[in-house]
Amino acid sequence: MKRKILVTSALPYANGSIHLGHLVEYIQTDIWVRFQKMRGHECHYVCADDTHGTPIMLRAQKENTTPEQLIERMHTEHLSDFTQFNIEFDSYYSTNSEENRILAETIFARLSAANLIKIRQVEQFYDPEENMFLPDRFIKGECPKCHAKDQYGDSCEICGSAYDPIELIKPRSAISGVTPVRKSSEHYFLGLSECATFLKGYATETHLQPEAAHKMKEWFEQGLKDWDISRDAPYFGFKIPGTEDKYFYVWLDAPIGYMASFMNLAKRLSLDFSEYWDPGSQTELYHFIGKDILYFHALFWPATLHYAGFRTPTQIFAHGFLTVDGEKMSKSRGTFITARSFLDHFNPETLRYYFASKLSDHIEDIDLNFENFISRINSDLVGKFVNIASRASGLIHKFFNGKLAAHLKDSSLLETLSNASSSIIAAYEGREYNRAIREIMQLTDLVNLYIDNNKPWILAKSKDSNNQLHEVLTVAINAFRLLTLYLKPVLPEMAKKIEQFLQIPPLSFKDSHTYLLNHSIAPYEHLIQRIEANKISQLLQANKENLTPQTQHDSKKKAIPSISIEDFQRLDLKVAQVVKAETVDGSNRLLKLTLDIGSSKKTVFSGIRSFYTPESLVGRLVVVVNNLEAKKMRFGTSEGMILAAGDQDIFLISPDTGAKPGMKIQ
RNA sequence: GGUGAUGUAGCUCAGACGGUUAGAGCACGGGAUUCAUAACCCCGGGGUCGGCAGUUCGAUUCUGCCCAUCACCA
Repeated sequence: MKRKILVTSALPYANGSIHLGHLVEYIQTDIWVRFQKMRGHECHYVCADDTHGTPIMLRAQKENTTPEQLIERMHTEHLSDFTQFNIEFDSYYSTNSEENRILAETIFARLSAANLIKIRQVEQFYDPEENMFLPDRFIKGECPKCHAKDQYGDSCEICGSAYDPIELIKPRSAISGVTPVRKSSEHYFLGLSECATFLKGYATETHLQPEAAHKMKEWFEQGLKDWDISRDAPYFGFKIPGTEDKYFYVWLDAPIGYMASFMNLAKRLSLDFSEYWDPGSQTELYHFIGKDILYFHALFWPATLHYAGFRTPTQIFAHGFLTVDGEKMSKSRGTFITARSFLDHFNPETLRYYFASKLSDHIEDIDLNFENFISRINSDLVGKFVNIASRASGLIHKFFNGKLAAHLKDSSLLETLSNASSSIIAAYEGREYNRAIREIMQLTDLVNLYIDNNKPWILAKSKDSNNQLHEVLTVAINAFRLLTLYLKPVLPEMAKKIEQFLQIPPLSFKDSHTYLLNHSIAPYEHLIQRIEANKISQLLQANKENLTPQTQHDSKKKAIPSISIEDFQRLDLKVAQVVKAETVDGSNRLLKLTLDIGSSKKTVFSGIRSFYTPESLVGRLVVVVNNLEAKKMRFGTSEGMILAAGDQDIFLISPDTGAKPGMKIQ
């Protein structure tokens, strides 16, 4: 039966460039969509830029442009990045569109009619100079718990605690710098608490992964709070009908953007919008999202749809985050890799293949490990897969003019490959791409073994074995064709080149039980280059360089006056050895270090926990500011400070080999 | 602090409804081969399956606690 499927990826925010973390999701979705299309289903993949909200408005102001111009520029940039990664949307639209406005207004009106919109006074910080309410991230101040300075309004980066911006000590506006005042205004809320029965029925394993369904239970137990869906002017977004200065919160109209994008597509292709969005729809609707936005997609969004009289999603597929070499992506380490810079250094299909080899149906983080990345591409794709065509095609042209045999006596290898299709199809359908890739590579090993066992280079030496040689080469080429078919959702571009090499029409899954016989193929040309290790460091370097000018700029801002040698001598710098390093309960940032400074020991708290493990520090020599005033902290008293370079990332300063604890530094 | 997920060879990961010597690919060592982008094939070394305790005839697999990493919540 031909299924009708609508698939979405989360909408990237129009405030930044696409990076590898984004691409996990778009590649995961694109593979699934291509797979469905290759199965012969009617599948539409829609997405859009998420364009509204305060950050966009402020950035446009800063760049002396309009939000509309800014989001148009980002739209072009995003779409170009996606296209180059072979991510093939059927519609890549914008939330700042007429369709989206109409849908948002319709949904709001229907929710109002259902008595689910509540009006309530909310007191928030207000910037009296800019005349605007401040979102949490635009308020800075001292953390109420650990008293770290310069923290955001929602949580402290030093001690990790979360709080309300009202609790901040000495708050100031991150925009104008003035002290914000508290001001109240009317806000519109979606009465989520009244949707609890519906949501408990919806948010189960029928629609969610088991981990996500668990998470939902947790949220239900805590009780559902009403959701604030309005923001005050000035705001870049859609004005709420019937108000003068209220706008829809960006998170209300963002998922509606899925519908808007599809509505635009439906117009172009003459599809029936209602068939896909009315309650009881027989079509399927899937959202691919990151685990961080599960709350919005599994609670707010189904409630919004249901009570506004639309169908709810068939399933929501959440994935984990991307780490690079085991750590969070970091701008200063160069691992915050943009899509653009990856394209400058590598074939985009290498990333598609690598991600596919790691992605499963679970909400697990995946790691981009460069050593592993290189070996996966060089061993799997070059050494094993492409190698098959490379091994067979020379002989087939030399001895048979590029023409495959007309009959096969023994096609058992090909039967094995064909029979694997059902398992591979199930793996793709269930988003277990890692299993699909594992199985395909096992088959690839079988094919190389087959060639080895049948030794075509020996058969080629005698005319008597001509038929046998022809058969072996034909089997090899047919095996390559089947493997290409299986890899095609992941490697569409390479598959296209291979289809040209084999001189065949585009492969789809219905071809998995047919063979290519009595057929001419083109001469073989290399399909992919090996990756050299130095390319990796070039990539990291390129992403570091992006940032350097800004850091320099920052340091220039605070001109540092010169000092005399006497000033310097007031510092008592000493070599110290870490004898003990332990984590501090209640802080994500701090490590408690016990230092040997020769004559005595002292305790120092240092905010380096994210960069160094306690074990790696013990025994290490560091530089300590010995005469720094002791500072009382929540966790104890810090009697000094150890020196390190960097601001975002931290690099400890070490004395050269031979230095002893207690030595004076001058 | 609470909740959840994860922790298996140097790296990336399979696996086990609890049961004989725990698997694969890559990396490494040896051999073979030349059709192939030093690819492919064969053989081998390498793991106290995060730690501790419990249940059991028997646990890496179940339970509890602890540790580490990540996320969410307050």
